Amino acid sequence: MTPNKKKIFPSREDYVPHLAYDSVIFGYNGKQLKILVLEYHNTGFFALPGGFVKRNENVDDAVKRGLKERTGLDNIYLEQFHTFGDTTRAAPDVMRTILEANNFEVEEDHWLLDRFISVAYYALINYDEVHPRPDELSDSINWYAIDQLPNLMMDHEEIAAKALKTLRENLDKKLTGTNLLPSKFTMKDIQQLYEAINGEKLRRTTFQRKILAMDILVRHEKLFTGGAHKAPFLYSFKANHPKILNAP
Amino acid sequence: MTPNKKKIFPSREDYVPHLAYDSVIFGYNGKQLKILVLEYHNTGFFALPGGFVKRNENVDDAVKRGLKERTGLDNIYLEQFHTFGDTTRAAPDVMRTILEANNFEVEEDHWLLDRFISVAYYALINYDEVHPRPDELSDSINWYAIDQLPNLMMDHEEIAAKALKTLRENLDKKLTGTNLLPSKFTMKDIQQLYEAINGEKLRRTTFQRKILAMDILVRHEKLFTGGAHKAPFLYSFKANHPKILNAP
DNA sequence: CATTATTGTCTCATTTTGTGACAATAAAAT
DNA sequence: ATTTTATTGTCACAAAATGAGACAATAATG
Repeated sequence: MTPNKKKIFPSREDYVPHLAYDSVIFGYNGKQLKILVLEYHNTGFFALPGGFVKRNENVDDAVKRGLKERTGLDNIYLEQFHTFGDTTRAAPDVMRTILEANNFEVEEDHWLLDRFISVAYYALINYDEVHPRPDELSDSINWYAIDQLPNLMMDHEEIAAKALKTLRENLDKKLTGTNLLPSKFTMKDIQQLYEAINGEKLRRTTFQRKILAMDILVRHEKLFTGGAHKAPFLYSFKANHPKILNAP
Repeated sequence: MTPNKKKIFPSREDYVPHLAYDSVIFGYNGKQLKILVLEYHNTGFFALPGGFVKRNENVDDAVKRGLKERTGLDNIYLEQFHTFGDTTRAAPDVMRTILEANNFEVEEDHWLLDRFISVAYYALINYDEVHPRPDELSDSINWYAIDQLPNLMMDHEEIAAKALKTLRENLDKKLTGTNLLPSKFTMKDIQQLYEAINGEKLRRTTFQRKILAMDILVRHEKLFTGGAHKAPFLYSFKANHPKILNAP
């Protein structure tokens, strides 16, 4: 760290001004639904992973780029759910604090101090495949259970809440959730995932009957765990099932 | 018209650069679901009503402002449904044509020639209460049935299609559609509205049972039309029913 | 070999939805 | 006045979906 030599943040010219994205990245560890939250260096600010859009880049692609940088994953289920455009989103003090804590030069008219409109996406990823990497500005990036989030800066709590609401609404009709499981799983696994997302218990027999009737699962061999009980079948999603979606 | 004296378009400084909105305004005339489409002066370009966001204005408010200018209505059911952010949305030739056809000065770097990210909303309004007014740039603004739209410029057909898709998905769960009817209506009226939106016939008895079970209607006096048959009851939505919504 | 917890499947009750029948009109035709 | 006509509100029953529990099958354990 060289306190006298300040770093220069990427130029205003490189990005679409006033435009940002934020992503709510859902993962599932077999028990709880979690999201990725990062902490900015030396500020105590927790935030959703976000970023900016290059001048000649689709907004969708900017989000994919950010996801790739932070998770290493390429084909991620991604869904845009809302754009947050209130003037109250301008947060020059917060941005100044973050930039200064990271030893960046902050001119009076630095473009990060402007108002930003943020396009928000949620993503579903496999918890186990990912070892998230902090970006340049952040100390850490960690999983937090959906009901145990730290206080998030700006309107990020509202964004996360709306993401969860949308995920729940889409769960049945878009058969999402499918990206949150390993490739083979038991009936109990997928039921617990649905329970974690919806935050309520489901009846075993009804759930099983319903999801089998959907005709989206393939049954495989049995799973022998060493537990003292009947072994469950393993299932996977049918090959033609839209496990990974990037387009609507 | 003074061909030598060119007009000046509002300054780049007044608006958030690269940001626009488009609105899909649904109306219902008792038979068909229609949307408002405008035609730019002397260009043959048909487009959805759109506009720009002032530097110190919420995106939602910009849309409401545009709706008010074009329809005169204040409390409109409005729902944001998607943000279109591909680079392919830049359409300098189209914008230049429109500006020149309207006798505006067009500098090489005029801000309208830039790439725009558009936040799209749909609105539901009462067909009968509205006499749409063309704005400064447009010749006309007219209702078009949803399945008889003219060719729309840029990606506006995609925007309209997605609006309709979202409206259909939201119809049951958000009880929208309610803003498309007069304050009192018969069971047949509301059934026909649902049919127009969904594009499919519904069974009379089932529809009636279902919508009455929702407990959102108040029954009033009968309607005597002069037709040779049993008079139907009139209904209205319950007072506490969210007929007009601006927030989620 | 008995015990134990869990699973797959079946059965029956309950609720919701599909489908048609039918009597009760309001106005026009006779 | 009476009959005719089209439409409406409601009921009745069938079919389908869902809720709720029962039960035998079965991996491991001891």
